[in-house]
Amino acid sequence: MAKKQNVTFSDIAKYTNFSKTTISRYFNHPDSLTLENQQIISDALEKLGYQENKVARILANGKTEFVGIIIPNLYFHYYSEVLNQILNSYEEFGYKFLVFIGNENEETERQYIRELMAYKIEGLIILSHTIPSLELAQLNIPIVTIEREDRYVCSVNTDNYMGGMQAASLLAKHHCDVLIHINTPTAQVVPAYGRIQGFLDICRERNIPHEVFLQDLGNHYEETRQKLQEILGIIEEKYSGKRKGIFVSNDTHANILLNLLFGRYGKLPSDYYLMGFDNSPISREAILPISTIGQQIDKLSHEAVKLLVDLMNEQKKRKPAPLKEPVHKIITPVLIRRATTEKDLTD
Amino acid sequence: MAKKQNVTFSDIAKYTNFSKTTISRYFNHPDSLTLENQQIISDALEKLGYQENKVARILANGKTEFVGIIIPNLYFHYYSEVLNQILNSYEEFGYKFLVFIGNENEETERQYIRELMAYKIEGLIILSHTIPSLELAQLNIPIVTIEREDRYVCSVNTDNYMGGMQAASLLAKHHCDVLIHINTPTAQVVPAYGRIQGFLDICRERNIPHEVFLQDLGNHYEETRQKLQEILGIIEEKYSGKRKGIFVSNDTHANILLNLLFGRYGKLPSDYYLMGFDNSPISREAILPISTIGQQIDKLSHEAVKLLVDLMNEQKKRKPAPLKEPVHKIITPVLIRRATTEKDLTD
DNA sequence: TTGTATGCGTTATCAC
DNA sequence: GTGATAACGCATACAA
Repeated sequence: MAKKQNVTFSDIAKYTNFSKTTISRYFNHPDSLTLENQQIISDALEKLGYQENKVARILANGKTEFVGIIIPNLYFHYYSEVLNQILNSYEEFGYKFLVFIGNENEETERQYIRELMAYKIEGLIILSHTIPSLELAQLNIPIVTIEREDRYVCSVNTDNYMGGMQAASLLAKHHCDVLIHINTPTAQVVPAYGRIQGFLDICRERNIPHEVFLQDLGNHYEETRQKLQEILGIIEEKYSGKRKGIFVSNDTHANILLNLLFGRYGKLPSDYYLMGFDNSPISREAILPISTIGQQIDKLSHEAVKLLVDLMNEQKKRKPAPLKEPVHKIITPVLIRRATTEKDLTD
Repeated sequence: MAKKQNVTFSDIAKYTNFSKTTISRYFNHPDSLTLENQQIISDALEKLGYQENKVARILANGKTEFVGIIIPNLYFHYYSEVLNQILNSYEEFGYKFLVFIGNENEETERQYIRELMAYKIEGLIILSHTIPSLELAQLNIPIVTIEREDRYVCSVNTDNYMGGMQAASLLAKHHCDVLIHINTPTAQVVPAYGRIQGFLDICRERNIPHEVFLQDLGNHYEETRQKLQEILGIIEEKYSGKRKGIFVSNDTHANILLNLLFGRYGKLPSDYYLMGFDNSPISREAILPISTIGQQIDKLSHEAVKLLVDLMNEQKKRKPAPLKEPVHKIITPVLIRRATTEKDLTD
């Protein structure tokens, strides 16, 4: 059973009376061998139980086919879905992924990047927010970021601005008297800031009364529920009797707000229109399906990998042309209408 | 700026007038150098901008510190949380993870395994169900599976049987007249089968009327909702007027059932007691927090990695002692009581 | 404490 | 179409 520990090209070469070079060619330029000889080698590989060793190959030709990923966490469905899509791109491009969870710690993430560089990754995909893009750019390897500050590096982002406009527009179309946006404080350099700007621009353009609540809502259900309860209290008091269109920055929080309203009224009151963002499972699984802005995570991820592959291919040329400006790709979000805005869809 | 392409031990050696060996020792046995010399080398590394090359090190010492993971998908929160925990174990053990999404395709997964073997992974963690454990065992590398058929390989599983008992017991404690379990058809060799068995054993032991619905509920919200609607119809008719304790095999499905009940009655009727399984976010975020059996995913994952690390360490000894029998670790689930069974917790 | 020589398993460069 | 030989960058047995 257990043959020699490691069957190598040498063993195959001896067995077949070819040279190591020819064995190598069998794998890399098979058509440069005669069919008979291919068969002979193929049989020998089978017979001796050869297993590839890509580590040796890397050392010899420098191509690891490794891509590093640093992602903040996998709690949020958004992140795990992005990771899912990226990993699945192996089928198309063949790159293997070394994945690290950032956990929001800048120094830790630097350590991860060092480790990744030590394994000679050919490219890097960054979703975490801690390390400034300027520093990333100085790593001098192909990098693509997704939905984060991206001034100095290539990136793929959702058109958050359009998403914000779509949300506000839909609520406006339902003749809401006041439009409300609930979000956490967001830096302007982060793509997600566009949600706020898009919302505001529509409100202003159409002269619709509006209010934006920017507040840290915490990370646990109970905490968020508490904070949203307070905000809801303010809204109820301030806009009593008015038709309220509320755009919440993500579906998880929109769902909590919806639960709060159900808790009070046993239903979504007719003067409330509600929208989330992300099209995450909860928006569909909520007590009332929640209208939302869907990020096209499949496209987002696929474009990110494709862009990175382009950059990596350029890098492999003898004289890589350095990018003058980082490339920024934009993915259009899709408006998804469900029961929280289309009241006739309500059961 | 851009120095020499790749600074190697040779460069450092020349620069410091040491030999490559000494440079190597600086990294692997630093205490065998004088402090001064350590400093000299340290300075030189800094000066020349040295970057480790772990690929070369692998080829020289055979230790990749790679672990392969094959996981069915990341749609289910359970899987993404397991992956999250496994990846985070890097901090403790230092192993790097090469992750593949199985997507339920047996031949594809074989291909992934071949690829992983080519990269000389030291161990393998399997969550996907397609490849029989007998075949996995023949790979002759350390393997740990999580919550899947594990006859011939080491594994870590939740005590599903106890979970099923806990669920049934809690429903029994609330004096339900009939206990109902809704699940998908599950092979007996899969650990999750224990949920059914545990439920049944409690029912029989206590002579409680019960019924088990085993039915494929589909993979999409609408489809599942449809199927559950039918089952609910049967239950309503058959057990009208009785106090019903329903144990659903996962929280996602339990939530859908809860939504259906709310759709009909605007609340969870007093003659319904409901339990899920997994303690996934939806169980907390549902319109009414759902009682559930929590898998201790952190422990489950940590034990899996720890077990694998043990196996890998054994493998590194000059004469590894082969396991006589696969090791199977069991993690106890925790009962989580929420509003769907503790009616006084209802708002 | 430090150095020499050799090996790890492949690919690349040249030659034939 | 095939082969000999030198990389690739580091680790380790052995020697000093």
